[in-house]
Amino acid sequence: MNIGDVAKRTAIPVKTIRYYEEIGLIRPLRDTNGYRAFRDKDLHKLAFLGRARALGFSIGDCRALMALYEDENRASADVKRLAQDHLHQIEDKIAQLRSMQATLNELVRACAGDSRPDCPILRDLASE
Amino acid sequence: MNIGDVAKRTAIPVKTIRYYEEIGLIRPLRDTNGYRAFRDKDLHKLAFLGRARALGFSIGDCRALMALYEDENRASADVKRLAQDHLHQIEDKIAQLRSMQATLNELVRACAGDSRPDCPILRDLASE
DNA sequence: CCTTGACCTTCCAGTGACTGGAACCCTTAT
DNA sequence: ATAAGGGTTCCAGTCACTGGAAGGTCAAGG
Repeated sequence: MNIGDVAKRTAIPVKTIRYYEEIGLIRPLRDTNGYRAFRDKDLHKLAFLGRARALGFSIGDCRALMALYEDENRASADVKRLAQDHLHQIEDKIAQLRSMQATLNELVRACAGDSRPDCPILRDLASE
Repeated sequence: MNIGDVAKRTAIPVKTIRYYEEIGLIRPLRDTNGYRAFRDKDLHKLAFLGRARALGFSIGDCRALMALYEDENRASADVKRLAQDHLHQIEDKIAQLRSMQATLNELVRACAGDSRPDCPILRDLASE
């Protein structure tokens, strides 16, 4: 299968697929014309990558997850630890965003939003 | 004031301050020896930037916010719109992260996390 | 047979917001 | 005189793509 069809099937952009090959996440064969020739295995890997990325795993994590997936002797504890670490990072990020959200909500609420220059948002940002 | 002291007072790294000058957010004077000479105005601007960045505003937004701050004839509506747009982006991001969090939580919960290879996390990522 | 259009290829550069490091200059104290 | 601890510039790297240019390949239609 050619890259365009793979992109459609996996919903991963062509550019991204080429990038994943460049960094060694996949290793599609080549046709005699130089086109990448994707096998089921490659499609499967890309789908795996797509789902892992959708869960916010970094490329490094994806690499580790794929290695674990392909290792028959893996311990699920290793996978779980990876996922838990990532989960904690997500939780931290959410907490951070919620703090920003709370402050911004308050500032937006307090701002008249009219044609006058007086603005609590700018006052807050400029506060000593 | 020299850059090191400014960094301490504003809690913005030296490298970042130099970067902010490079992209034109601040314009400190120079001493005869070539050192940057920060005035109160620069400190004030950096503090403003620090707070805006802490609320998650992009550098572009910060530029716009500083311009509005310095514009006596601004309309608070412009500031409010900027803040509201940003707030929406934050809300979107939170929603996205919470969705990841929910899925990951479920997967982590389902994973034994022992020495056996069987793993619901990998099963999910590999699912057709 | 030729052209057209839709594919495919590689390579280079840019994104955002820094961050690290090398190589070098200035100042102050010993 | 020298050493420590500032400061300076410039270049490269981060992360995960994304855009664009220049060019090769293929199938269909005239």
